[in-house]
Amino acid sequence: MKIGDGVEWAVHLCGVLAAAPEGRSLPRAKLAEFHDLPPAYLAKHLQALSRAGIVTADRGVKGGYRLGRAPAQISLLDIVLAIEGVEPAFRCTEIRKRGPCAAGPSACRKRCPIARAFLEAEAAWRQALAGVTVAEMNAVAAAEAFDDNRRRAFRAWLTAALQ
Amino acid sequence: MKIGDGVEWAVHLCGVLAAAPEGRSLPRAKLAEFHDLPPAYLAKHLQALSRAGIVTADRGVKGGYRLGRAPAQISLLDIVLAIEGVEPAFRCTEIRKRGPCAAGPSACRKRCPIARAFLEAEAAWRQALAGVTVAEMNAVAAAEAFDDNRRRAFRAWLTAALQ
DNA sequence: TCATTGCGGACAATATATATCCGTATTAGA
DNA sequence: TCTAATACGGATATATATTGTCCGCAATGA
Repeated sequence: MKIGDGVEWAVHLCGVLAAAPEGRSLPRAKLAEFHDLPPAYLAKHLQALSRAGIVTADRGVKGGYRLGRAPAQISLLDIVLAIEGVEPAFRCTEIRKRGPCAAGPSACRKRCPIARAFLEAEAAWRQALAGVTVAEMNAVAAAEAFDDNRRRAFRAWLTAALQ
Repeated sequence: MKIGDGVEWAVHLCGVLAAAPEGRSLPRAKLAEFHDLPPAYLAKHLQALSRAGIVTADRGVKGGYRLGRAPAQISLLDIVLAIEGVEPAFRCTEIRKRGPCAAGPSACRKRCPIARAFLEAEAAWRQALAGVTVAEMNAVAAAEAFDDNRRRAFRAWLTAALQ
């Protein structure tokens, strides 16, 4: 059971976009540069975020990406669902309906309890991710990982990237 | 993000093994037959359960698989970890350390907050799965999905499979 | 001794994830 | 109007993971 790299990329980059001035957008190439990511592939994930409304894409000269809503309104769950899709990780293939002791319609009135248990566990996972926002991630990172030097370096890069 | 079919198979079949008399084992072929699963591939998952101690394998004539401990002591988490491995689904690739504003050693004193959030969410998922046992699954299934007819059919199959 | 069974390695087939490229549409500015 | 920059989506290629089979070996009960 694995989560693709795109989720990590997207969360980090939403944090970067949250630092840009309201209404200003950063192009794909700059976002890729910031974490040394493959630009062409990153584009696919950015497009997924765009389709989900998490970011807004502006085409044409001076185009790029900006957050679709306030960073406090974007949860890690929103990003995961946009990138990985909304399907649960556990997929019940109804094997109870197969074989010499197959469950008939009457035995299947209720959903398979095993699937129920796994979906409930996933609900707990989703709830935890829904409770964390891009804004909070940025606040924690600012406190833990940005001294004055790095903050200056970031501001300088951002200014140049917005050009 | 997907969970492999092996997990579903393993949970269902642990339920079957839990119904066998203490100390009696069921061979791979019978377990595969019960849910119409590919025997050769199922063998791989059963071996993983065996390595994890969830089931005990008996080799030779009249061999097969039986539970390694009481069904009330086997959680869905135990089975997931045995089949899917213990690695978290979220894999932090430390992209914060790359690019023009890379986080240096001082900025990395604490683990990346994004990774922390994802690992905490997975902890909630694991906790939910750890709270559900094979014994409970069987009790729910017995109440919801087994009328007298199906119970008889299952007993008959089990008797023949144990032979 | 033999038939049955699990174990693990090698291998093959298929699916998914990762990654690139290109033609098209859009847009700001010259 | 023209041009350069940009995102979009489809097609395609490659790498990795999953799914699945097969075989030789070891163990075991009859």
